[in-house]
Amino acid sequence: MPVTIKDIAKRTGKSITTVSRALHGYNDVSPETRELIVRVANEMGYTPNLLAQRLQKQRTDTIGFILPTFGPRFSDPFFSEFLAGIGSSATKYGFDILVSTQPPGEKELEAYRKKVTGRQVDGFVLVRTRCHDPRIQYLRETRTPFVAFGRTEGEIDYPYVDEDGASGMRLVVEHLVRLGHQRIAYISPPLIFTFARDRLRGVQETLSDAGLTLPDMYLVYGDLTQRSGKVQAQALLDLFEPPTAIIAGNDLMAFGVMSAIQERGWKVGKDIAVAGFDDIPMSEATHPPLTTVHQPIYQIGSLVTEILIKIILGETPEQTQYLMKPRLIIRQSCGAQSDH
Amino acid sequence: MPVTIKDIAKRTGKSITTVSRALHGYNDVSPETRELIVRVANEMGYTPNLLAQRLQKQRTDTIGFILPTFGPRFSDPFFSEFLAGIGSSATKYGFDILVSTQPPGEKELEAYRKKVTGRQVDGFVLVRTRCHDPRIQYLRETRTPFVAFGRTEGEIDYPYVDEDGASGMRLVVEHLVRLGHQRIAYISPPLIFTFARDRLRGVQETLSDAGLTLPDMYLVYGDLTQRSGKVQAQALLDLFEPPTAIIAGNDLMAFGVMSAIQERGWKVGKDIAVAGFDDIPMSEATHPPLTTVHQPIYQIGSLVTEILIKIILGETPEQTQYLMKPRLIIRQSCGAQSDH
DNA sequence: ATTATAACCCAAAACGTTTTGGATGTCAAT
DNA sequence: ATTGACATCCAAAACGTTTTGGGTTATAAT
Repeated sequence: MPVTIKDIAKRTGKSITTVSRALHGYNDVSPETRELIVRVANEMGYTPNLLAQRLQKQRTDTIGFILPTFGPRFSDPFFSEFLAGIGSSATKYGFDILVSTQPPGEKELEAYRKKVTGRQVDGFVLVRTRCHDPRIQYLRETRTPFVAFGRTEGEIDYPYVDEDGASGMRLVVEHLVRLGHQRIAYISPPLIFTFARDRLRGVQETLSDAGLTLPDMYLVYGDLTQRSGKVQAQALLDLFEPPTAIIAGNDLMAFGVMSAIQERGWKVGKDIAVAGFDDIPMSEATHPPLTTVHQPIYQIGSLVTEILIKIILGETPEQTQYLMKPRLIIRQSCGAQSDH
Repeated sequence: MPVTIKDIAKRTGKSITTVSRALHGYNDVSPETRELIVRVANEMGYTPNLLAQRLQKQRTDTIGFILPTFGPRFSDPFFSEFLAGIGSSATKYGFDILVSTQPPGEKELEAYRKKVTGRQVDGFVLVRTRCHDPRIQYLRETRTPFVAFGRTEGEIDYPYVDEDGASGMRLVVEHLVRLGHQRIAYISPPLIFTFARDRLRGVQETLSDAGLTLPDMYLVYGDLTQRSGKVQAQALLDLFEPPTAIIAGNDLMAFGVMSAIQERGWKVGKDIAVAGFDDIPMSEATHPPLTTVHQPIYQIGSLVTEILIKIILGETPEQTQYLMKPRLIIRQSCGAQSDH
């Protein structure tokens, strides 16, 4: 039912070749013919069938993004913002985004493989990289273009954008130490994620530079959700000698920490300092506002996508590995400023 | 470079017709031939070229979802969860999701149009419906399958899933009235959204049933973000006669309300009651936990998608309009239970 | 010995594009 | 009158599938 190039050819009395060439601005079409064809195409409301176009061109102008969902109640503000960033670059270059959801595990690679060999996408944006990431290995082997948000361990060379989590944590810890804290606890995200190792390393190194340590009982693990931050914080507060400051590996868990503290009737920032990591928009509107490390997720999403598209288009981006320098955002949750 | 059906034909000495039919389980292929073809296909790592398949079948097995992004710092936990819901149904039926981002406005319809006439998607999932929604009008006119999360005003008949926001607010207001509140304020989302009108209506009607009113000074407007909830709450608290309870049109704004209250050193739930709407996962881990109306976003995303796919496949779903009955989740923010 | 039936196979068309490799006609220069 | 250059056009192949409408062979029934 929709109008094809063939319909235009019939209507104008020209060949389909000429129609195609006229519409694409080739110069072997006379001005009058071109004018006629363009007019008729508009009249008939022609839009090219992208499937056919892509089959012929052997390019899809689509980038893939597979959401690593963990369970049904999946709601990380991170992804909304990241996706918006991907979208902005994609739209700019006329690319589409093919999204699917897939929990890590057995079938994960299969999902990538199907999109690659089914020629549904020209490349992938990867997120939440893991220390030994099978996806990266697979995509490298098959020479599928991809750019990752995050690094892996080892010497593999591939395009990525990452924030320097170790330096970020250094800023946080130094700030807390400066405020006089000696007993600092850390709630780490699962160590399969590279960013979790970086951040943990940052915490440990900075503490030891300051002549302090991170004893085992002050190192606990959460799963990035607010709820797990709350649970872990409760355990920390139950200790015989509870910490005076708690750092969470991400903002969401930091929120949980704050509510655990408040439930006991203590004051965040005064009785116990709290800090997070990510600076999601919500962090400035909590009570008290959260001290955290800023991570420009939207910009990173946008940058990652831009690099990917350049690689797909065969341009060589001037730089393919970015390590962002983090910025500490001091708010009231660590007690540096007067708390209300 | 990737292996096609033609390669398999050459290798097995069969025709491409036979290869295709063997792989699709037609019964005019001998068992031995089929076994041979399947084996060779596996050996060579064949996966069909979906572009070609779709061009031929005139179906894309893809549903479209256009994120209505407002500005760069876009981070609504709603969408992560909704997208996960879409994903679960899509995967179940072997459908893909084509996502793009587009702020409402001039070019919005164009984005939909391009995907429809470019035959990139078989249908759309719509979200954040507005009272007079040009998207719905367009999709109806072009007979493009779609299912919406949310209703519009007027008598237009189309498939949707929605939660009964008016009843939801009735539950909230009744609960607050029962607790003795007389001065109740409401922070409404922008009234271009149908759900905002429903919720406002629910608040007003229930108040008037209880012999109360919602005076103009107690009705303010926010843009769904936590920050705007905070700003609006501050204004309400500055009133000569501030409300004793504040209802926010969504949870995110309710969080902002709570931190505005806490910044003044008041106690949420004791000095002022707060309630939200949505029951996003974070709501149970705030301090105090938020009283709110549950909205099963993941399930709604999944249901909407399932209906859409059935329509696309030509099956007639037994029901195409769902109005969910809301459920009130009572937590400490409204003071019903003892606050810590 | 013919015919009918069943089992198995395949050539060719189709989906809607783009690109290749000419074909045709005109005009100017020789 | 021939040649060359240029402008304008188009048929056919190609991208990788599925489907249509047969064809061939072997076996069973007459």
